[in-house]
Amino acid sequence: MRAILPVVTADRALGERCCDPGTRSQYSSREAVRIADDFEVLSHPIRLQLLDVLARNEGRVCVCDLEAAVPVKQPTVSHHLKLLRAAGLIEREKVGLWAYYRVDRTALATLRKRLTDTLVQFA
Amino acid sequence: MRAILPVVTADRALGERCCDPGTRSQYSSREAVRIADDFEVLSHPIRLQLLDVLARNEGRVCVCDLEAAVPVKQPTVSHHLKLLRAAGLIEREKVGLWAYYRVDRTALATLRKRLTDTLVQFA
DNA sequence: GGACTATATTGACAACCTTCGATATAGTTA
DNA sequence: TAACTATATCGAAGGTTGTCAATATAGTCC
Repeated sequence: MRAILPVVTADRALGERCCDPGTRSQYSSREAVRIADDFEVLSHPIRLQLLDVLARNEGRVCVCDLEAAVPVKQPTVSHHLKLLRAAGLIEREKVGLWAYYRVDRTALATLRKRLTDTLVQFA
Repeated sequence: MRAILPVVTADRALGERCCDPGTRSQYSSREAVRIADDFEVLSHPIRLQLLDVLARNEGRVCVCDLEAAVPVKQPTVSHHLKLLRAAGLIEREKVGLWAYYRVDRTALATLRKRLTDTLVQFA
């Protein structure tokens, strides 16, 4: 009972060029990088913990509070805060020697919408 | 007109320990890593483009199609497909010499819900 | 069988990211 | 003024990630 006839060879013969030109992404490389950056900033556990602490403490969270909340040293906390700030997700208010951070809830809502819209298209 | 009285020193004096123990993250390090991993897999432009192509071509997308859709070489395409598959976002069906990939829309919807829920808590 | 093809894996290299000690900056207190 | 404090920045070390040429694997065709 050996199969002599072509097995289920997927409607296409060997060597036959198979690539539809229609099979391109709707995203340009530039757009794809932009969306990837959105996800990137959220893809680190320390940054997620920092955002979480800021989100559940309206205003008034200083760096020493944040430092106590995550398992890395102060320069690393400052580094991640800088990235979050560069992404526009948090804001800083300096008072004397202290720096108080807060989430920008509007920016976060906008980001959430962008990411959700992206994922909706995939599923 | 020099200010002699304490400037707006933010209700706390220098050297006074400022960290509320109440200011902890609701996420354990382990949970934070898990959520970060969710974002991580989506944080690369090539992977986003691959997902996009797969999402708009129901089933039947072979690697050579995908290779034509993104600006990297075949081994790199295989590499990213492997990561997407490890994350459970896509599936592979092998037919003879070809490999056909498709998105797992259920998995993507689940991921979207997890990520959205996370972001809702922040904003 | 032998020549050929599609995809996966390996291994090397470069680029990037994370972390921290040390230091700089700038404000406070006395 | 000098001693002290909170945060930011610098620079180096180590780790991870992305990429590709080369090769391996496994299937097809004649």
